[in-house]
Amino acid sequence: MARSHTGKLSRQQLVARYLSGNPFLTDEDLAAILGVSVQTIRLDRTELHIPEKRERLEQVARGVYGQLRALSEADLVGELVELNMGRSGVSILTITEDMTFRHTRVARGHYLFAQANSLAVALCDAEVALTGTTKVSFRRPVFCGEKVVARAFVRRKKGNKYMVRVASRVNNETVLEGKFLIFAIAEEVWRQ
Amino acid sequence: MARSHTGKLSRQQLVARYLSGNPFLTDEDLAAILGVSVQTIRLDRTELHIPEKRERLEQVARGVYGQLRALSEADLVGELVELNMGRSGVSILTITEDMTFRHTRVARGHYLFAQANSLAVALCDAEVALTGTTKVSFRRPVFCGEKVVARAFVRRKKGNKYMVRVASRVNNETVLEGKFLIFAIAEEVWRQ
DNA sequence: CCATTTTTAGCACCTGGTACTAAAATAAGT
DNA sequence: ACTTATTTTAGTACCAGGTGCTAAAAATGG
Repeated sequence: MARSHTGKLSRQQLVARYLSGNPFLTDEDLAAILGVSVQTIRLDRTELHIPEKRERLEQVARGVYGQLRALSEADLVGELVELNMGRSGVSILTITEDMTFRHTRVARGHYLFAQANSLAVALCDAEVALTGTTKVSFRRPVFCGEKVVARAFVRRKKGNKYMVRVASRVNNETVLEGKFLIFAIAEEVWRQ
Repeated sequence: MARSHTGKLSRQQLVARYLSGNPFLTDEDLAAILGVSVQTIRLDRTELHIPEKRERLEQVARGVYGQLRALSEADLVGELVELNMGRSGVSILTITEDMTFRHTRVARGHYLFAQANSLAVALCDAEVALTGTTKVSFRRPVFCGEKVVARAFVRRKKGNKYMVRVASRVNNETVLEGKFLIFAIAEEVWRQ
């Protein structure tokens, strides 16, 4: 209904802007918004090379889905509360609903692992450190809402190898115990 | 085509798991994968209260997939491409930038672990399964953009304990090898 | 006033479904 | 073995949100 600058070009600009701001609009929606026929919108879309709604949503979904699987954007899973480089560290992870199985509200193992692993890696006094081998036991299930406190200690250090022990607790109950063998990578190796 | 435990219930479990690992599958895709008719898949979906593809994608695109999900029984890290309940499974994870260390663009270990762990858990023929102990080796760094193919096999099954071996490869190079001891939890235990 | 551009209309067809009915196949009970 | 119940498959009508096409109507320009 709002045909401000009646003209093909400016309308197509509007179509493009509406759709980039809201890919959920159908041609019918746009036709109503811009006060033109559905066919006109279709023509505009084809000229602008904008795909139909379903395809747009599929693209958006593919993008979102990739990120949705990210455990965390941050370097560290959990909140770092103490760090003595090369010696020990503590981090806290509060279990939220999206870390749990829906039925049971028990945290998926890989979140606890991620907390422990990222803490162990953070401990290593090197620009880059990669996990080599790990041995982890999950001692008891952790439920939604619980605060997991992970404590990590460097047990041995031989050259560029760090042996890190991590124990995670909830209210002083051990929920995870693990050994992480981590390799610190020299700067020359990764910076080419 | 792989109808491991021919039965309505286990098939529906598979449907749920396939869709939670890959919401982009159409009913036709699923019918082909599971070797049943499209109508059967439709029935399964309605009984499981899983909406049609377009709606699923719309939800993913809207970003509410995490909250309003009726189907993520065993939210997989990676895309499920094959699953023989209680026997073996394959999933693929494409490493994106947010899974890597910024300097080196090497995947953080816990993403590879998460893929392997969630696949191992999905394999277990039970509503709920929890990881007990794990031993994982990271054989070589995985870089941003690489496709990690995880293959899992149930090695032994004693009562409710599953011993699962997972090997992840990139272009036929092993990048991860792991053993996962997983406990299937009886329904009576978690449903009170 | 005529030519060209732009807009609209109409039609057949498509995917990926829903909702329903009904037949066929399979499993279970006795 | 026979019957009942469950499960699976088939088929129909219908839907949204389109594509791709032809063609007419309306607006615009010189």
